[in-house]
Amino acid sequence: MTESKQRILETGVAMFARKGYGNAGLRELADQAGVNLAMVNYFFGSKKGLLKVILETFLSGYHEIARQELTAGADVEDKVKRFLARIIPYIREHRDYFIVTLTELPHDDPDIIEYKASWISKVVDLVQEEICTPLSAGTGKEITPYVIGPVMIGMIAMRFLVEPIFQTIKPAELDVDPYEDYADQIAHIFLNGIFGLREQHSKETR
Amino acid sequence: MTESKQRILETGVAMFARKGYGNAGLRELADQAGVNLAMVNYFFGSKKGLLKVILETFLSGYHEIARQELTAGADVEDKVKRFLARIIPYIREHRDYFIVTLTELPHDDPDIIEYKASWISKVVDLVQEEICTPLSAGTGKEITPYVIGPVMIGMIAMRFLVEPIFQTIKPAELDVDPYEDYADQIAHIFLNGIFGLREQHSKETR
DNA sequence: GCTGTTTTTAAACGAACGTTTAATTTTTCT
DNA sequence: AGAAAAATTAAACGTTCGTTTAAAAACAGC
Repeated sequence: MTESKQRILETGVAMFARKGYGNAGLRELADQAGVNLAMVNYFFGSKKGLLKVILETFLSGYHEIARQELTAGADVEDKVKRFLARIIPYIREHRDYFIVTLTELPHDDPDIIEYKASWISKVVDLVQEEICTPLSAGTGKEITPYVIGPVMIGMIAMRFLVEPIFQTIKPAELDVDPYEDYADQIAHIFLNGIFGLREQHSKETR
Repeated sequence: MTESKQRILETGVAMFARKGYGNAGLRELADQAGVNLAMVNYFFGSKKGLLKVILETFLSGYHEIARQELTAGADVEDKVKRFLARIIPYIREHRDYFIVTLTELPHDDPDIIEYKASWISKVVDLVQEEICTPLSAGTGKEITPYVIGPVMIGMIAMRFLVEPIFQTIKPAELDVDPYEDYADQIAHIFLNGIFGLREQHSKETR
């Protein structure tokens, strides 16, 4: 990938995340990326084409991690822990990609819907197969991927959405890396709940 | 509130939720609301003014519920259950308000930041006081509102963000009201985790 | 029924938008 | 070095944007 194309992509994802896709203008984008205005359409076809690349980049990476970690092994708890341990750093490292994907999720642009739907459909199948089915077999409780999927990603994700605001209201406290054991905390709440904290030691040694 | 103003607000929140704030045009909005273009600026001052009303409407209602349910009583588990039981219907009934608020959360428009920050700051204080502190006292584990807050709202919320896509990939299955016992499921996962399902009966009788 | 206020209208404003074109520069390969 | 391909440029395209204005209509209280 050309250096210019790369810079457009990086600047674009940053700008879309910060201002929203609709409010980001291509001229400001091009200026900030240090390229000519026409290069965006030259490399990505259209502004929407650039958005598609961003969505596909994040969603394909997300799905790949889910595929790798959820299909290996048999123990559901291990699967979930491994998935969370990898997906949280992934989101951190692709934070702007993630924010753009998430904030564009509910917007029903016809050209974009299929991109989101196809990937999400795959992840839903994975969660059904690798989490819901074995979990239901173990507990007798029915739980659908349509509940558990959003719950899982929501727990992880919301933090990154709100963080820009957290930084304005409590800048000092968040200076220290707040993600040190974030994956562990999330995993534990997801697996055992906030009251599971009470039984953490007994659980960890079983 | 004038009927026209009300219609602008309703149409606006629906359109912002569906297309995104930046991609929604005031002419299409006015047409769809059946009012003259100039009425938007007449009643709300500007397009951004309309957005502010939407954000403030949702966030103030959200905070009010948190205030009511989290400050009453002493038992943390009861507080959380009551809060979830009220906040999930609230979000359902104000789905578009919620989607607009959430998708605009990370966008750092200077005129908007303060609106979000002030309300979120209040909720953070509530969660700290009413959940984190007593929880930490009971378990010895430190957990900050900056972790637990987004986790909580994230669990509930993501469902509503993804649902438009869910409907495109699995329309039939979601026709039945999927929120029948959604609050209960969320509450249970939050409190006891997905594996807490195994111990549900013993927990409920303690 | 007149008066003052609120609401509604049509029209226009300049600015910014995404996109396209055609010419030019730079790079690539033989 | 020369030809072909890729990258870059400046300029202009028509459209849509949010906002403003000034006049007209609808409504209010007395």
